[in-house]
Amino acid sequence: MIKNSEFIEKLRISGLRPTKQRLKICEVLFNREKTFHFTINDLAKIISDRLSEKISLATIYNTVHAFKNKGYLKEISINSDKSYFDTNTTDHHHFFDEDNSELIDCDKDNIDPINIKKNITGKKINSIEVLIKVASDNQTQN
Amino acid sequence: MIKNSEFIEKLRISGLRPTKQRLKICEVLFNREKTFHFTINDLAKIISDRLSEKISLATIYNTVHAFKNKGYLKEISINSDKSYFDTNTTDHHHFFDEDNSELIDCDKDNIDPINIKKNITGKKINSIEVLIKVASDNQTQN
DNA sequence: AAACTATATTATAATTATTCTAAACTGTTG
DNA sequence: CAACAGTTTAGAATAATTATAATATAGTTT
Repeated sequence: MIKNSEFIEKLRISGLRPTKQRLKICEVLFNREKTFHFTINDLAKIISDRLSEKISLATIYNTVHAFKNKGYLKEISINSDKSYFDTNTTDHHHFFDEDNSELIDCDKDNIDPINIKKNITGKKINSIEVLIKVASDNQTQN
Repeated sequence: MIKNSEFIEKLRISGLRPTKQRLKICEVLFNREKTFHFTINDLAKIISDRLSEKISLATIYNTVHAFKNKGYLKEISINSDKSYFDTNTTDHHHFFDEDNSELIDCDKDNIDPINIKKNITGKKINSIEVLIKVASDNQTQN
């Protein structure tokens, strides 16, 4: 259970003003045992369910992007119509369960280190992401 | 240089009626030396530049999805606001050049085979995709 | 090849995700 | 506690995609 004062401190350090909206969003995102995968829509729904006062959707977008830019959230590459974010910002990969569109962490040591033998000339590798798409074993194939 | 009659045959076999729109789209997509990465918008632009008659955007969407469902195109996972497709449907990976949002094939033998040690229970692995995000070496970091 | 039927195309409207805007508001600093 | 800069907000704007419903076309049957 993280205290509000800790969030305030974190935000200050990052140069983000600790507004009450940002603090509520911090509570929702970071007061958890496990890492949390979400879309903006998921987050907006949780907030509107849990809170008496509303937070505008634009603010949720702004805040999530601010947190991402400061490195507190990671954006995950899935081919989809929406963006997924992850509170686990360490270097790791993902399973994507196609049955319910759910993202699941894939421990780094579940996959041997990925070594790119030849990179594009003149470019620097910013990230290497592995996405393992899975679905029910008994599912009919299309 | 693939002949129209071959496209007609391919479409027939797949249970797709070889309409003139679909044949034009086949020409644009599959009469190429190298594999082709594109968004719907890219494709629509090429078609409207190259053709005298227009093909409706809805038809382009329908056709691309039909081709994808028949396995002639692959959809690629990039976190982005639009979908990318690939005429190379073999098992391979991608570089994504963040400088110009360009997708580049990554030869399969450029990365050692990826072995998932522990899979999610009760699920079957449908695909494993690696996305290597790169950018100019001299780029300022954000 | 005319008629028929199923499928495809089209323009347009609808939907969904996201960003922009401009006004009102609120933390922070002096 | 006043002033300023950074934030929030509702709503408009944009962009990608999907749905709709009328029209057109391909393949098949006569």
